[in-house]
Amino acid sequence: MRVSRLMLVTLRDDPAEAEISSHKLLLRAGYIRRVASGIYAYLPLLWRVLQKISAIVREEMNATGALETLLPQLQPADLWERSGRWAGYTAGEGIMFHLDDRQGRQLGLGPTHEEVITALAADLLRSYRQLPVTLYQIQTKFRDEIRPRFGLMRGREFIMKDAYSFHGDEASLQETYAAMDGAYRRIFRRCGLRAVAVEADSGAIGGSASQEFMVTAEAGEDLILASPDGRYAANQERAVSLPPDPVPLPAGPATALDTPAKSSIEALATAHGLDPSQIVKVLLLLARFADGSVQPLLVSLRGDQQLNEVKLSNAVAARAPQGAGAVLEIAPLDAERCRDWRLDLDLSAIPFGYIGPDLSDGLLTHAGSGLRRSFLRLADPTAAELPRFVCGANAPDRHRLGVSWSDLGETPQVLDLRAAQPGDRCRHDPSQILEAARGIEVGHIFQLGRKYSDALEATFTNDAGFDEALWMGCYGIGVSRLAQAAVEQNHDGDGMRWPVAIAPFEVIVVIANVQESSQRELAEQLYGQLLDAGIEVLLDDRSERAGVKFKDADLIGIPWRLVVGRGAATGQVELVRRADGEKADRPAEAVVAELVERIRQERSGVEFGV
RNA sequence: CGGGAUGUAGCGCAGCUUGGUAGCGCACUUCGUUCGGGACGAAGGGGCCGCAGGUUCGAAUCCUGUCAUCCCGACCA
Repeated sequence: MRVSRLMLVTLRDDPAEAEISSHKLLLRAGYIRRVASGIYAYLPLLWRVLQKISAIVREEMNATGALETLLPQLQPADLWERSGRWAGYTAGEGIMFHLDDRQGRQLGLGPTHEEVITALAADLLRSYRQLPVTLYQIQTKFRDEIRPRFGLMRGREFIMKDAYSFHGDEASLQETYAAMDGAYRRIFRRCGLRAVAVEADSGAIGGSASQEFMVTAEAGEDLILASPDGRYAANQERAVSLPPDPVPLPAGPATALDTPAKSSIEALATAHGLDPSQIVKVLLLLARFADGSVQPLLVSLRGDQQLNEVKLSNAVAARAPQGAGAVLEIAPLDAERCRDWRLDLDLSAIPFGYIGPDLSDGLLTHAGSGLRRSFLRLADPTAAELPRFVCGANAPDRHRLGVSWSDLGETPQVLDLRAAQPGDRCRHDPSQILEAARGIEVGHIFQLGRKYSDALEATFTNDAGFDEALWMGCYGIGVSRLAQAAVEQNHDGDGMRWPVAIAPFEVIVVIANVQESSQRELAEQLYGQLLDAGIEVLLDDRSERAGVKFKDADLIGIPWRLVVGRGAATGQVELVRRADGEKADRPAEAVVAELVERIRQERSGVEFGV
């Protein structure tokens, strides 16, 4: 391809709308243009990248025996009503674009395809003899994100590879899940990306085991906690660790403590010579469900620990009354919340800053309609395992010293609710200390179990002749996000540095001065030879000055640059590697063979441990 | 949705406080010189100043409304 025919439009200044490097570079280098918030045109250079990524994904999926398919993007509402997700995905903060057709039927624009694929499976999969089977597609997804940002990182329209597997039993599901894990590691390695697999929360999709694949980059939206030995890595939402040992409280009888104006853990600890690990802090929160009801929560944590809201939300969801629906929001109880959620609560009766785990349900008796009349009482083990501790006395300016859980009556339900922190000891090996890194989630694999097959009555006949629900897995890769993550992980002050495996072109031949016929002729000759050798090559034949072409070549990030310039007359050319700027003069007659050999090796991707 | 900011030429910005009919750099067109790291000179084209009302003799500038975009939180590939 000749650069003069490439419709290459590069920008010298960073566009004001972009914040992170990869987004700025995609715009500046002419890879994308914004059409609306979170909606982008993929220009020819990016489209080549996306096709290369897709080809790698396709090869690895096919290698696992998965079948490529293409499912509709317009999906009928009734399918989603059967899985129980229509309301949640369309009302309020729902992310599904939806519309009515001319007959007044409701349709949604697919944010994901569990419903469609499960309905198909119910239709097509009848016998255990057909199982297991995995279907996948590479297609545009639509999500009306609450806040689109960072270009392709969080778009409202994006390209995703999604795969769904169907099994007769859980062991088969686990086998395919492991095969997908392997395929994903190969995909990211072949794309030349440094990626890590981390344990993950399964979120709104549901299911049991789930693992995310993160491209490590400073601009990543997720926090990863990992052990240096490589044996443990998890999203912070899900991470577990050993908390520091608490400082024991000196023996003695339980006593009351006057603590005026000491409503924070820090103030209380400082004023009374306590360590935060000797205190139980109690958080008073409200959880709002899809049906509008509100559950008050009383969460006990050791004073030096932080709450993990994802763990809490999962715990609340698991304990939700029948029919309450999904947990929409968890927030501290305050005046603003009471007003917004129209709760008639007497806040002045609540001793904020002095709450103990045994705060009476009586405070809720006059509460408004949607509010449940008793607290859901939960405690993290760090708090529950303290034999004696300090806690609020449920009266202003009063705490209790040296109390135990038996003094407080009923013990709350105990489960892991604390946020693991960098610096914590690992559970698998206490000598390992968790380290933090940021990552961009580019893949996520789930063992869904039977959630969707139960809802959509997708059953098969087992070898004993009885019907049972299919076991399912689902597996996603953000293809367009992956392209941007590659830029985020591979760039410098001059521009992008594409790994050869996914670069839009592998080589750019730059004619330093197109006025010089010797340069033009040699460049054309090399260009032809590279094309013949099956190399994806650009020829910069524009009548620009050399400096402009070098800047553009660096910006668009082509891995190899072949400069035909002053040395052309004597048959010398310059070979430059974009990744590290290494330059070397080469005789023109030898350089094609050398490039072909190096590129052939690099096409398979970089060897990184995943 | 809550909090913050910004809309002026394709891109980056000034002008707005103190109203007088729009400017700079890059990009684009033509000519000349230059030619290995975003050249120089000359000449040119391109703007319902986001949109709609209002105030005024007169609005990019003041007022009201509205729309859009970006940033911080909840969502996710």
